[in-house]
Amino acid sequence: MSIIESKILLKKERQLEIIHQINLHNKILSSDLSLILNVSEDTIRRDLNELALENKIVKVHGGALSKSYNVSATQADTYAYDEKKVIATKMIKLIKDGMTILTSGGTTMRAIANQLPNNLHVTFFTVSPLISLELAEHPNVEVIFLGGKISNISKISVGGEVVSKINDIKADLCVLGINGFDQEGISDSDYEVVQVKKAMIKSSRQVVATTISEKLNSDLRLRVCTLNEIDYLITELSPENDLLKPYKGLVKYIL
Amino acid sequence: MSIIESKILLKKERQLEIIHQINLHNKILSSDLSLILNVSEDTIRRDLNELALENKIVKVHGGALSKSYNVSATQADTYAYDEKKVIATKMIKLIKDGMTILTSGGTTMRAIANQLPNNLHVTFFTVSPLISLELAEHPNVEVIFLGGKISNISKISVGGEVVSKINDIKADLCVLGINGFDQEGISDSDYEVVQVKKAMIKSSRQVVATTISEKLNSDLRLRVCTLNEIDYLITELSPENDLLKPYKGLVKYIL
DNA sequence: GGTTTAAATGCCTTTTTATGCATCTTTCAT
DNA sequence: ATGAAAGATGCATAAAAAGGCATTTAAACC
Repeated sequence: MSIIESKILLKKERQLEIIHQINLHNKILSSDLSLILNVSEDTIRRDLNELALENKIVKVHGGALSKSYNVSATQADTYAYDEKKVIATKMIKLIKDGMTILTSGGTTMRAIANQLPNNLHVTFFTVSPLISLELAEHPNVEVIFLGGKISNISKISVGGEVVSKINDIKADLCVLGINGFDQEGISDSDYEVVQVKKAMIKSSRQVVATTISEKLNSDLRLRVCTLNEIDYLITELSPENDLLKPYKGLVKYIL
Repeated sequence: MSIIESKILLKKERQLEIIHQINLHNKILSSDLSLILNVSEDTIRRDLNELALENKIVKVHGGALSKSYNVSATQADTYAYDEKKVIATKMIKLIKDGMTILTSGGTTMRAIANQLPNNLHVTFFTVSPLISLELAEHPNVEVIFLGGKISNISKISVGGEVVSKINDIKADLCVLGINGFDQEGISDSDYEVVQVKKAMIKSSRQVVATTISEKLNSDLRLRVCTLNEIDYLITELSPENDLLKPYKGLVKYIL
C-alpha cells in the first residue's frame, strides 16, 4: 500500500469525516464533500442518507445541515378544542366583508379569532388583549382596542372609560362569549365585565351569543341581558338537539 | 478548506436567515430579503409562502411579519430569550415602589414584565396587549391599556388617540424596546410606532432603552430620538464591552 | 493463500427540485 | 379611478436525487 493510496478512506471513516465537516461549518454541500473525500457524489448522497436516517444530520437538497443548526417543529396548534372550532365555523359564516364587530373575551372568542379566514376585511372592536392579538394576525382585519384598566381577574379592560367608548360605537354585530346562560338570559359573575357586555349589546345591531353546550342552563349572579335581546345562539350542537329545545322561540336563530 | 466558504446558501439556510431577519426587525420586505440573500424576489416569495404555510411567519403584501408576538408562543421560544432575561434583571433594579411607568411592546419588554417581582406596587401604562397580559399576572401591579388601532405589524396600539392620551400622562419612567440603534439614536421602521414612542419619551422623566446587542449599530428608516434623550441603555452585555464603547459619553448610563 | 459472497462504489437514465424569467392578475396607494 | 408595485402562474433550465446495473473491493470462509 503506497502513501498515495492511503488517502482512500473506509466508509465509516468517511462518514465520520462528513460529520466532522458538518459540525465544523454547520453545513456542507454534496459537491464539496465529493471533492474533499475523492468519491463520487452518489456515494456522498448514500452516506448522507444513512446519516440522516441515523438522525445525525439534517439532509437537504444540495447537501446537509447540522442538527444543532436546527429548524424543526412547527409550533403545534395549541387549542384545537373541537367544540369551539365548530362554534367558530358557524360564527364565521355570519361575518361579511365590511362589517364592524364588537367582541368580548373568552376562549370561545379566541377560537373564532384564530379560525378567521385571512381574506375577510372587517373591523373588530375588542376589550380583550388576547383577542386583539389573535385578530391582529390577520392582515386584512382592522383591530381597535378599547383601552382602560385591565382587570386582573377577567383580563379584559373595564371601567367607565371603556363603557363610554363602547357607547360611541355603532356595530353590526356583537359577539359574546358566555359564562352563564339559561331561559332568563345571559348572566355573569363579575360586575365590571357585566357593565362592559351590557354596553356592547346596546351598541350593536345584532347580538350573537356563543357558548359550549356545557354552559347552557347555568345561572350566575349578575344578569347581562334577557333572551329577546339575543339574535343568534351558537353552540357546538346541532340546532335540533334536545338541549336547545327550551330556547326555541325565545332566541331568534339557533345555529 | 476554502471550497466550503461559498456564499451559496441552501434553501433551508436561506429560510432560517429569513426567520432570523424577521425576528430581529418584526417585519421585512421581500425586496430587502432579495438583496440580502442574493436571490430573485420570486424565490423569496416562494420561501415566504412555505414559511407561512408552516406557521412560522405571517405573510403580507410586500413582505412578512413576525409571529413572535403570538400569545400562544411561550416565552421560552422567543428569540434570544436568555439575553432578554439578563436585560430584564438589570431593568427591574430601576423600578421603585409607587412609580408610574410607560412601556412600549416587544419581546424584551415581555421578558421584563414576566420577571417583575410580585411585591412591587407600580402602575404601568402600556400600548401592548401582550405586555398588558403579562403585567396583569402581577397582583400588585395596576395595568392601564392605552387603547387604539392595533398595528398588524408591531402589535401595539397606535394612532392619534393613543398619542394624545400619552400626552396627558406624566410618568416616572419610560421603558422602550428598541428596533434600530446607532450613534444617531433610536430608529424604527414603522411610522405609527415612531409617533407613539416619541410621545412616550416626551411624557416621561427618564427614558430607558433596552435592546439585545444584535440590534446595536442598525439604522432603520425613521428616527425616534437622539441619544441625549436617553437616560439608560440596557443590553445583555457588560457595560465595558467593546460593542458599547461608541456610546460611552453619549448616553448617560450604560448598564 | 485463494475462493466465495456481500457490500460498496461508480455510472447511466429517469425524476424531482430549485430557481429565474416572462406574462398576466391582483393589490395598494394616491 | 388609475398607475405602479407585488403576486400568481406557466415555462425553461440546471442541478440534484433516485433507482437500476455493472464493476470493484473488502472480508469471511475454507
